[in-house]
Amino acid sequence: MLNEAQDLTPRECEECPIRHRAVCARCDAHELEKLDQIKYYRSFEAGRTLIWAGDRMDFVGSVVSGIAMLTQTLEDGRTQMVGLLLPSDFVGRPGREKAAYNVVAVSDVVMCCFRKHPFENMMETTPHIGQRLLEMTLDELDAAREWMLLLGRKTAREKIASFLAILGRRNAVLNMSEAAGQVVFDLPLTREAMADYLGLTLETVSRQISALKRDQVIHLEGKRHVTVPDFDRLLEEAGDDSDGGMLA
Amino acid sequence: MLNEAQDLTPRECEECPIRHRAVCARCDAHELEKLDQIKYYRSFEAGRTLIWAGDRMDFVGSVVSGIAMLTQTLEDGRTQMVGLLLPSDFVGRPGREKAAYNVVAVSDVVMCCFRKHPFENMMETTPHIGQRLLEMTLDELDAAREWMLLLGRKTAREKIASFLAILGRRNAVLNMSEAAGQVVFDLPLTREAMADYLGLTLETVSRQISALKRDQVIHLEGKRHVTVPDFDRLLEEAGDDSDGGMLA
DNA sequence: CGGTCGGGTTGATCTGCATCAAGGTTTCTG
DNA sequence: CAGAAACCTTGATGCAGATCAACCCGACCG
Repeated sequence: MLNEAQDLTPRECEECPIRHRAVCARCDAHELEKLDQIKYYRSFEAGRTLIWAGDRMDFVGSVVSGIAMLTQTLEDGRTQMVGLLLPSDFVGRPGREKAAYNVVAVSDVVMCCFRKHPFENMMETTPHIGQRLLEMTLDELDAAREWMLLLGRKTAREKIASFLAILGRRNAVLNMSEAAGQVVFDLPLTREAMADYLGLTLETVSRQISALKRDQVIHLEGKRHVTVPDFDRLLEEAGDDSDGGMLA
Repeated sequence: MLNEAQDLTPRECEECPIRHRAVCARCDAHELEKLDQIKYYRSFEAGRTLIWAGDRMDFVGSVVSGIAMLTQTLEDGRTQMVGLLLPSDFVGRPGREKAAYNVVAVSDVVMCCFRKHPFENMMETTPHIGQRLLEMTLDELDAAREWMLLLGRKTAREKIASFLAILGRRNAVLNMSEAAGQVVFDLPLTREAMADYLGLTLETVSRQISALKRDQVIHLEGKRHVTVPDFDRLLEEAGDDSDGGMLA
């Protein structure tokens, strides 16, 4: 269905859902106005490739709504996801001509795009933007490094548990720790996309999810709806270092 | 031997070997002077752990000479290297209280340390520092993502070949492509450290190096000195996507 | 309503790398 | 110079996860 109807595109920055978390988070009214002049919105439907690795990039931007993934491929087709883009995440690299990764919409996606050259110029003159971008990039680097540990050293079961824990933690924050550690969420990815994220095959993903279900670590309703009865149990399965993730 | 004699510590920024590549690369004479007031040098001998994950950090800084590694561990001891720090690379994260990773000296290391709070203050007022740090962080993020592809999807042989290719490329730049694609360098890491970098066991590293030697992809003199007779051949073995690495 | 297609599960089998084990070489040290 | 301690290599064996294959289910469509 082509319902471009249900439109999540914000009208103005003030009512933008990512206003206070994206690159523009620290901008004041004046700066926002300047950004406004070089920005435009684009929507993409689920499954679309927004950007192909190697393509010329004439914009950078923020994910406003939806989920996208960053992927890299070997020429024989082996694929690795190297980033999962959620609302407020930044796409593109100022100063770079060509895209380094494929960007694929997992769900329908709305992006707030900035024309690249004007944006680069603004970065020179507006420290707030660069500062925020530095913060966000450092966070992504931390995430990438945690992912390296997962890819290099964790077992299939631990990988799946870690992935579920990440999703769960994100949702726990939103749903404000509902009733006694019970955590509920939907898997945003297909088994194949999960496999590409975790460095596994889709069969192994499927098997390990079944195993976690069999062992009562999670409950499944349908193929996507997950309930975690005991989050600490899940964290143990993830094999993570003790405390389970400080936020700065 | 405790030869603290052969001292690589620079006297002043002007004669500092990393002056034009480190965080301070874009600073002018005035800014450099301010940095000078909050900096001090420290030396560490090979094998020393400079920083333990979880420790309070009261400084950030740059590697001046030597090589260090960033590692993460699971509580059962499995270790993954998540970064390799070469001269000019930055250590620590402004705004963060506690170290997120272990930092271990691979060779003897000299660091140029900045007291953390004054440095953070300077970042607020001196855009040149933040700009350069952003650039460097983006580069590291790219490297981390390339590493994710390697960890998640490459075979042991491809991993070793990729690692050798990275070392070789770095040296090719320095030695200015000596005679017809012949590339020569020393391995800076033990087999165990390579294993931790590549997500393998040290036995597998050893075997794959032997195999590449047997197949004439490389020559070995002793255990560390490598000659690559045909660099393109090595790149093929690395399985990398065609062109083999654009620099921006 | 039957056909197809994307997504998911499960079984059987194979294999690349881990694991366990032994021995070699070099450097340091008493 | 003997002994220990790093570091490295090579062999034998086992197993986690890949591969190959069959089938299920729900959504969509003519």
